[in-house]
Amino acid sequence: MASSTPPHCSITAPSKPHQISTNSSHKTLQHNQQHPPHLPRRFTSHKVSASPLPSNSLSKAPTFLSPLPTPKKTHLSPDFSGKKSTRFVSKLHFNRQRSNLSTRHSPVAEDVLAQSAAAIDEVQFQVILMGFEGRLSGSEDYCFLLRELGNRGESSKAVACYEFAVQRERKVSERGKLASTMISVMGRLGNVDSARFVFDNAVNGGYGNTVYTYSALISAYGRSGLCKEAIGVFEMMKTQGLRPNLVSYNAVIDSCAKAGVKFEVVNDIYDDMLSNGVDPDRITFNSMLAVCKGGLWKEAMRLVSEMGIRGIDQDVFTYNTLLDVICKVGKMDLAFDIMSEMTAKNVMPNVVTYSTVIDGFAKAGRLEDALGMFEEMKCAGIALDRVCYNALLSIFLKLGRFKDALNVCKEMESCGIRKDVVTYNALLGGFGKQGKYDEVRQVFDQMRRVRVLPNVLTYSTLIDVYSKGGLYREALEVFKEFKQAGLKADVVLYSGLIDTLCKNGFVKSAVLLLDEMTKEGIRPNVVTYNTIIDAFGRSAGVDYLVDAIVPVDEKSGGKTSMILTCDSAARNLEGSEHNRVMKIFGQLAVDKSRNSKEFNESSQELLCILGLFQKMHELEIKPNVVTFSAILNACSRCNSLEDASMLLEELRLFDDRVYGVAHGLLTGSRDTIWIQALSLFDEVKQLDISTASAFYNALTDVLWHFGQKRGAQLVVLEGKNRNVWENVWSTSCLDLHLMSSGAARAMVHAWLLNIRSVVLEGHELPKLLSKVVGDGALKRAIEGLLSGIGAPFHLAETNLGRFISQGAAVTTWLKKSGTLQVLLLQDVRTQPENRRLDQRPNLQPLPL
DNA sequence: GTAGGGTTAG
Repeated sequence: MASSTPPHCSITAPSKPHQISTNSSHKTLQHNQQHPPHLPRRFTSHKVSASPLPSNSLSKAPTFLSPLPTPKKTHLSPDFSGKKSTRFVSKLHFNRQRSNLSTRHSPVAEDVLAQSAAAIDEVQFQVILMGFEGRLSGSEDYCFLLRELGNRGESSKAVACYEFAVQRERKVSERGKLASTMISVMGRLGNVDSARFVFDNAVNGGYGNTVYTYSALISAYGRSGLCKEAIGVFEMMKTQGLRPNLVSYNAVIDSCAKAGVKFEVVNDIYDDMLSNGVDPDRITFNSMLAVCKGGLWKEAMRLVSEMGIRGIDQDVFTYNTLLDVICKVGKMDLAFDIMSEMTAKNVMPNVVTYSTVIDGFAKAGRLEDALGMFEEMKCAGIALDRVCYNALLSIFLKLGRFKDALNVCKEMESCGIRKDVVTYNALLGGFGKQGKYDEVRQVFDQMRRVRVLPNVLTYSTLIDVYSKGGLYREALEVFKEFKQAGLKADVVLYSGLIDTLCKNGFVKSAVLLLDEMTKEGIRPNVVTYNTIIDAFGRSAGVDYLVDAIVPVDEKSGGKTSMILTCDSAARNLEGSEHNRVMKIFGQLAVDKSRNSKEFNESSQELLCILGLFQKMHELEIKPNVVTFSAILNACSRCNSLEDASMLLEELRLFDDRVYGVAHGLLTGSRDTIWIQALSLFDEVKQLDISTASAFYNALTDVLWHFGQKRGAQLVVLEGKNRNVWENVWSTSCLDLHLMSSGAARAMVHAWLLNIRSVVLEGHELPKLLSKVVGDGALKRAIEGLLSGIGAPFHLAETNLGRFISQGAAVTTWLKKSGTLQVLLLQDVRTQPENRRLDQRPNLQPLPL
């Protein structure tokens, strides 16, 4: 029972501080060692609420092994895919403590609450209430009950409690209190319609026209991401003659933050607040900080210093929100400094601080640093909670450390933290990406067994891993189950389906599916578009129509064939787009080997791709570097510079600078554009390594394709200097992994020229030289290049991904009179000044 | 009235 639940502080002693391996961990660690672990202090002071829910996972010896009460489906969002609902559910499960300053309720209310747990439904609960009626003292007790029932997700009991209380309350002001509490509770439960209903009734009943009910309703809308509605209520309260107070302003600002409203809009509200004589407080600033999450990290830093100027102290929310902003733009070193600063200011990092920074490291691909933070967290005596365990799990899965991942699951269990849908999705994706399909099946079975409901992310993940593995029959089955579950597809699920179509050559169907998802009200995002742009012209093959009659494989069983043949019946039941998806999956399942392609004319493709860009503009979808890379790659597939120019024009509309660099290099105006190019390269290097290398590959390829080989080489060397391929380059070995064919060829020339200068300086080459090459297409390109220039390399017999040669043979070849000429790359289009530059002898050796 | 997590493109 709740009263016997030990306080949350009954955690095991912090693990012994020990040496942290990463440098980055060190600074904060030293600081933490000077301060006693703060967590027990925080939690001993908490009153233990009478909640049967699992605690914040702080206990290693769980005292509550009872299963989670399942929140009533009707009162929660249909799925937890959205950020807001996930966050909400986390709060609910963790039974996050509210600051209990206003616990003016009587002990009787606690008794009612304790008994309410046994009530099967709201009718039984009402009977309990009636039994206590005379002893419950007014709105304070009822408000307490409402909040606590809300915390437990007991929506219908809260409704019963509210009705019971309002009917018995005579005072208008007390009824108003009940109403604003109820609105707030409904808002917290994500049940914004009920909140509105309560509000309207209260207003009509003559007790709802208060700043409190309006503020509560603003907040309710805000929590559900309904920012426009929140602002509407905010405006309405003004027209009703009510003056918004600090809480009203904070609520409306926060609703904007949650909905991702532009900073300028929120700033106007802030100005309005000041001009109405309402002084902002810490929470105002904390919410303003949250508005900066779209990448406005400098604005966030400015806000924090403005807090200082105004004499408003920063708290752990301030720092956590600031850190989130900083981490989301990938500035992990700055995040680390901020974390040290907060500790120095005696604002101690908590589990949210760590999970924010850990997530930042993980997203930046710095998985080892992320693991270092976990160590540091342990040393600081901060126990992991569900979010943290899930983060740790996903890091191990990304690293392919499956044993460690399973140990995380075991540890979660021993701490009394049940695996949730996030945990399962991580496991499904982790195993699936490694092709461990047996494990995928086991995990999915377990998920069903323990009744963790799959959500749209679960299905997207499964469809994705099965499709990528070529297990189309399994993907189809998952898709059908998804449809049966009645979940609404989202942009990621659609993008995944579109990607599968694209990768199998069904580009036309992919475009149709894109249209249909838009019609369904699902907004495609930049990933959706990048997927399709990237697909154009990738694979050549036979023309293959979706509606073609597909021979049914007898062995495949009836299911697939039924889907393929029951066209009209299916059309009535499903949307036609789903029907098509099923058809294609079925088709892929029975005929995996077919390399299909729905386009056979490049002009048709060009028009289609231009149409896509137009749509992107219309939908105001902001392109990113991946889009730029995809456009450049599409240019590389154009037969003429004129066609490519049409695509480049799109690039210009998206980003003038990237266009300027690409266009300048293509047209031979390297001199005028090179400084801009260098600054662009520096910026690209700030991105994660695979994005950066993809961009360098795309730019080099298009330059190589249109004969700007010297330009391609300079770009590739800039990439090499910035270490975007992380490849080996030494006198004896050149590694070409992850390079595109243009980049690799430009690189080979640069490497051979460099070796030539080594030879000419009188140094001896190693006995054996080698080049490490990647996949088949790249290997063929390099093979062609080497034989074309007469370089004496051949495929190693022991390793077919490697070209080798004797040092002496290469030396002889390099010293030959004609070799330099074939090694030096030229641009077909050069401005006069470039030509002079290229002919300068000091270009050798190359700027490495 | 305030903070953290999972899926898609390259």
